[in-house]
Amino acid sequence: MNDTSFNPRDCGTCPIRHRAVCSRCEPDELEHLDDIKYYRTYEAGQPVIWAGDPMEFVASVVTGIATLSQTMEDGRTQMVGLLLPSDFIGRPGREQAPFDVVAVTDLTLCCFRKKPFENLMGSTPSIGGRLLQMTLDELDSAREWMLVLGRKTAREKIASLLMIIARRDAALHKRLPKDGMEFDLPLTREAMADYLGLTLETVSRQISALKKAGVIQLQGKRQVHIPDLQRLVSETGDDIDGGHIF
Amino acid sequence: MNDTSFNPRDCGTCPIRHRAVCSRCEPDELEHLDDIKYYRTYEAGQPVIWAGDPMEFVASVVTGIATLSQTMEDGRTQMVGLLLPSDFIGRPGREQAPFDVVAVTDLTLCCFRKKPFENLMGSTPSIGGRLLQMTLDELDSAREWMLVLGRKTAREKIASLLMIIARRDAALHKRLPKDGMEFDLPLTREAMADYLGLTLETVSRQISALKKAGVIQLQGKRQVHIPDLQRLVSETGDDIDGGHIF
DNA sequence: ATCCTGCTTTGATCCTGATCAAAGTATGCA
DNA sequence: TGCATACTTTGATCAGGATCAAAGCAGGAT
Repeated sequence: MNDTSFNPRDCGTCPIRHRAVCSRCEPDELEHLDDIKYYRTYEAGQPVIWAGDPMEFVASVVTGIATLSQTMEDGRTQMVGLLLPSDFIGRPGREQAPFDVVAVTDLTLCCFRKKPFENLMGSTPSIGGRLLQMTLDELDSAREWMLVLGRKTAREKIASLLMIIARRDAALHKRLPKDGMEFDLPLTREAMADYLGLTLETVSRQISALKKAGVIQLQGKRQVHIPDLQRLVSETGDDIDGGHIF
Repeated sequence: MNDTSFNPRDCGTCPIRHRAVCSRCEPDELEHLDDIKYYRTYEAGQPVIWAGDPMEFVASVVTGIATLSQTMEDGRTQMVGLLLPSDFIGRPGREQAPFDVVAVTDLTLCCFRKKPFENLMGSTPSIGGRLLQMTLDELDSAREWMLVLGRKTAREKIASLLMIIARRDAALHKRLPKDGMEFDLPLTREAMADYLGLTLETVSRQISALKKAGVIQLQGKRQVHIPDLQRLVSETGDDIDGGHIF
């Protein structure tokens, strides 16, 4: 670690710099962490934690996808968070998990025991600052999601979800979304319905409609091809000049 | 300030302890602040800031009510935040306001110039910690709101909103919501519709329906009386054992 | 191969909440 | 006092998405 030619980089996404999430991040904090961090894997479909359970760790997603969701007594469920690699799970300072967390695909988490993590936050103010920025980002996207849920039509909802996934997929590969891009839909129709406040039948119908209209092309059920990005954006109902798009 | 009999209290709501929000808070931080903080008032209906505008302050609500909202090109709008006294407005570290902020009633803000506030955050880590906790709370309520928007019926939405306001009103007076409580509805039917993703006509009809069913009583258009709190809770669709209710 | 099982598509019908329209109510102002 | 304005209520009709139902499709196990 005294190789000064190594240029420490901050990936800007993980609250703690560590190799598993970003191999280019400076590893100096890692040394104190070996006793407080551990990896855990889950199979697709497996619960990570239920709402109300005591949660003795915080974590960041290394690989795979998880969802945060809420279920009513009668079974209606609403997804309230979609957790992709580099996203953070957990609440320093809180005892209980506020929502259900479920692995959608096979999932690897990098976990930190909560108490020592909180101590580390106390002694390393930059971690708290990073976490605040991440939380503000999440709050902003939750609020954009609220517009989708409250005011958009089914077709606009589907287009919006496709754009969100397209953008995150592009960001993961460190490029911009562009015409002709392809990506994998990581969610079942039912999970998309839970994301958007729709039924799975409506999701299926609207995807078919967008396909028939030529806005998207599908290879199989899950691989999406976007011939014309602006076309898709115009289906979302969002203002193109709205700054938040790209 | 060297009166040691003064028992410093932390109101737990304001990111900076200051008299205007909580007269029982310790005022020691206030002394550094006179040059960076100021009060500002707005009339009902007046905008505080528009989405995309540069925002050179952060603030907390002292009196009155403001809304955070998003509007689509065609005029559809969705409220994404309801800001009551002690709520925080603004993003340390961000240049632009992400959403519109509008005063619903006459409004007084306690504003802090952003740059010095950020410096203060750097030198006083507890402020960042407080802000993180407040942001996590906001994120949790945004996510509960998402369940309301995505999965609840119009009647459940209205009941949920009444409970949210009842709870916050009770909290403001430092008591628990109870049978027979009364409170003021601070929002117009249209604002409630924007909160809930409904039209104002549907809001009006559902309020009439709840009144006719005896779940609520109205004095005038705005004063609400809850004869039986459990009755109202059962109309929200929420799980009574869900911990988040009270 | 064949049968499962889980996911998806498509069809028919229904219902909740939106839309369009008009009248009712309260408040402030001339 | 009467009018104007903003907000609310109520009614009639419509439509988007939910619901119920059935069939299609792919992958895995036997």
